[in-house]
Formats: sequence, C-alpha cells, structure tokens
Amino acid sequence: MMPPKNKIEVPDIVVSRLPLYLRALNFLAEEGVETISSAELAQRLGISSAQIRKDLSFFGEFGKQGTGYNVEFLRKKIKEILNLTRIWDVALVGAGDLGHALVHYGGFLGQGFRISLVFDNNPQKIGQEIAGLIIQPASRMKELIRQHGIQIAIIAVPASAAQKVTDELVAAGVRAILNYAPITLKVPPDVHVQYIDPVTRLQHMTYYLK
Amino acid sequence: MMPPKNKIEVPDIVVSRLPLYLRALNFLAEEGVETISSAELAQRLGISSAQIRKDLSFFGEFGKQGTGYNVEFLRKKIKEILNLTRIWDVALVGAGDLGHALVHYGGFLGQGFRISLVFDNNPQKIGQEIAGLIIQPASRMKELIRQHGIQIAIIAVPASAAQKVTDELVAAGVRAILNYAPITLKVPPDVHVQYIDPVTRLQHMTYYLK
DNA sequence: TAGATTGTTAATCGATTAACAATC
DNA sequence: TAGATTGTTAATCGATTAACAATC
Repeated sequence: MMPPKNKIEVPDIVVSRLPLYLRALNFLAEEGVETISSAELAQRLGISSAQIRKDLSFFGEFGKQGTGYNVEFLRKKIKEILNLTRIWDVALVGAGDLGHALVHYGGFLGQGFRISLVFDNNPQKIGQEIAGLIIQPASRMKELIRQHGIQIAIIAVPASAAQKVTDELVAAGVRAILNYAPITLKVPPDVHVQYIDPVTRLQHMTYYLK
Repeated sequence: MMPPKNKIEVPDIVVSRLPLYLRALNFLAEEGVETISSAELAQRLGISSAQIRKDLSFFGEFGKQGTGYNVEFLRKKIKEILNLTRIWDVALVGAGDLGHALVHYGGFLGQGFRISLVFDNNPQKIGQEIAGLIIQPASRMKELIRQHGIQIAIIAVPASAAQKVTDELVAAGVRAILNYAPITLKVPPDVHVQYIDPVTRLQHMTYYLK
C-alpha cells in the first residue's frame, strides 16, 4: 500500500491512453468478461502489458496479483479519472456535412457527451433543425455557451474561419476544443485542443507506400 | 555536404510531422510568403525550431544559412518525401452520414487524394449515387479494389463490422487504412493504420476539466 | 563584412520495457 | 500450497533541445 500520488504530474501521453483502455473495457463488459490481465488487454490493444500496468499505477492499485483486473471496477475507476461520471454538454460550430454527421453520430451519448448547441453563420441554415436542435446564429455563441455553462466545443468550419471561431469560443468560456479544421489554433495555455485531420493522417501513411 | 542518408531509418514520429509542415507551407505559399525560417515556422506550429531543423535533416539539406527555407522548394521536397507527387485513389467503406461527409469533403483532392470507390452493404443504398459515385455492394470490394489497384481505404462503418471489412480490404491489397470505427484493428505488419475517434479525443480532454 | 540562420552534435529529458519481489 | 499476475524499480531506449561551428 502506497500513499496517494496526488502530487505526481501524470504525463499527458499516459492520459491519452486511458480512453483506449476504457473503450476496450466497455467492449469486454459487453462481452460479459469479468476479469482481464494486463497481458490480455495489451494484446487486444497492440501495446505492452508493462505499459498498461505502469499507466494505471499513476492513479492507484486497481488489480489483484494472480488474477488481473475486474473489468467493471477498472471501467468505473477510469471513468472517474477522466471525469466521465457526468454528461458533458458540447457546442458544435459549423453545420455543414461534417457538422450534420457529428450531430447524427450515435457514439457520443453513451460515452459521456451530448451535443446541445449547434451554430452556423449561414442565414440559410440558421433556424433549421437537425436531430432536434435548432441551428443558432454564430453571433449568439458567447451568450448561449455562457448560458449553458458549456466547456467543450467542436469546430467543424473551414480553416479560414477556425481561428476567429476559436477566439470567440475561448471568450465564451470554452476550455476544450476538438478541431476538425486543418489549421493549428492559437489558444491560451489553459485551453486544451485536439486535432482531427484525415488529410494529414493519409499523408503520413503515403510515406510508406510505393 | 554529407553523403546521402539512404540507410537511416526515419522515426515514425518524424514522418508524422511532415504533413503538418506541408500544411503550413501550403498556407504560406498562398499568402505569397517566399522564404521562412525554422523559428517562424515553429512559432506557427507551436513547436521548437530545433525540432523542425532536426526533422528535415533526416531527408536532406533544404535551407540556406542566414536566410531560411524557400517555401516553394521545401513544399516540393516534402511532397516528394511523402509520395504526394501523384494522386492516390482511395476506397471508402461505409456510406452513412460520415461516409457522405467524407465524399463531399473538398479537402482531399488538392492534397493528393481522390475517393474513387464507395461501398456499403445496405441494399437500400447500393446503386445510389453520391457526388458522382455509385455506391457498390460490399461483396464486390475485393474485385473492384484490385481492378483499380487501390492501396488506401477509409473505414466508416460501425465498430462491429470494422474488423471484417479490414480483413477484406487487406485481402484485396490495401496497404493503408484510415479507420473511423472505434476499435483497434488487427492487421499484418506491412499494413498501416491510422485511427480517428472523436470520442477518445474528447475523453482525453475531460481529464483536465472540472 | 556583419548578421542571421542552418545543420549537426551532444546533453538532457522523458517514455518504454524487462525483471522480479510481493502477494492474491 | 503452487501458479499467476500485479505494482514498481531500474535499465534501456528514443525523442527533444541547447548550443554553436559553418556558411549564406
């Protein structure tokens, strides 16, 4: 038994793997698996068992020697660590094809996220409904995001508009941004950004093709 | 002047940054900027100038002391390194909301990629047209991908179908997969996979939120 | 020439892994 | 108890950065 490691700074790369562990555990739970060893979990994820044990050890002792990890228990613990014991409301900016696909995507709700505001600046789209949400004018972003106390936003606008949208989101109090626009955003140090760009991912792989 | 570094294995993490450099250079070229220093480029990307110079030095000497890099020249060189001097045909599997958004996305063509085949297994969708492409039955994947000599595929099907689709793509000769399904795929060592999962990215960020 | 910036080296920093005592 | 597997340490491996000679 060790004293709690409250003061140790967890490397971001370790945090980034927790959602993958959680995803695998959700799958195992659905399969009805009750216990799993770090070796089995590692094989499913294509990583080393030592890495899983080391990663988890930043947060506590969740396993049992000789047995492994209880799937439900570890799931619960990782959810707590990632602050996924609540549902996070998310603002979506951009109601184009991608925005529509995101609003209709069924994978968010079960995993802790609900898109609850949608914005666009196209007068043709404003006022229209998608999946039960009225598209709001971009001019009301600050007001509505503040009102809903929203901390997370998804940017699905063209690259040319993304920095302006970002500045407005940050001004509205958003602290985490998932950015689909192919551009590096400037944000204050306390705002987190994750990037999703299929083109750069494809270009990464063509290096290895002939 | 150094001898060419043909035999040095370039770390994958270095390769993964080249598309970001290219993206920034494309932007600079459009702005009409002719020359840029590693320090300026670094600032735009939020990384260190030493990292940019080190990364590029794996592939050659592209800059000029006292001046920096010629934007057009470096752009051309990175395109050559990433095998982006041609257009890559891409097969898309899954014609749901995400599949539609990807087919309609205008960002692929200018960057070296063209979705030229679309598959689905839903009889309602097969035969329908999206953006000039007829949706083909999943049963014809192997045949058509072989016929077109396609090496790159995008998976936009539910997680439950993704591994089966992957196995079929690999059997058809695909060597690079961009996977939107939230599941770790099993592939042979010579097949490259990149993952895009907005949920895990959001869950990564909630760790830092309160 | 003087100033600026590259390409490269070596030091530093950080992440992964092998190994094993502890223990279920 | 014997076997299995964790949690942790220390070694290894790899990536980043500081610094500067070379040189445009």
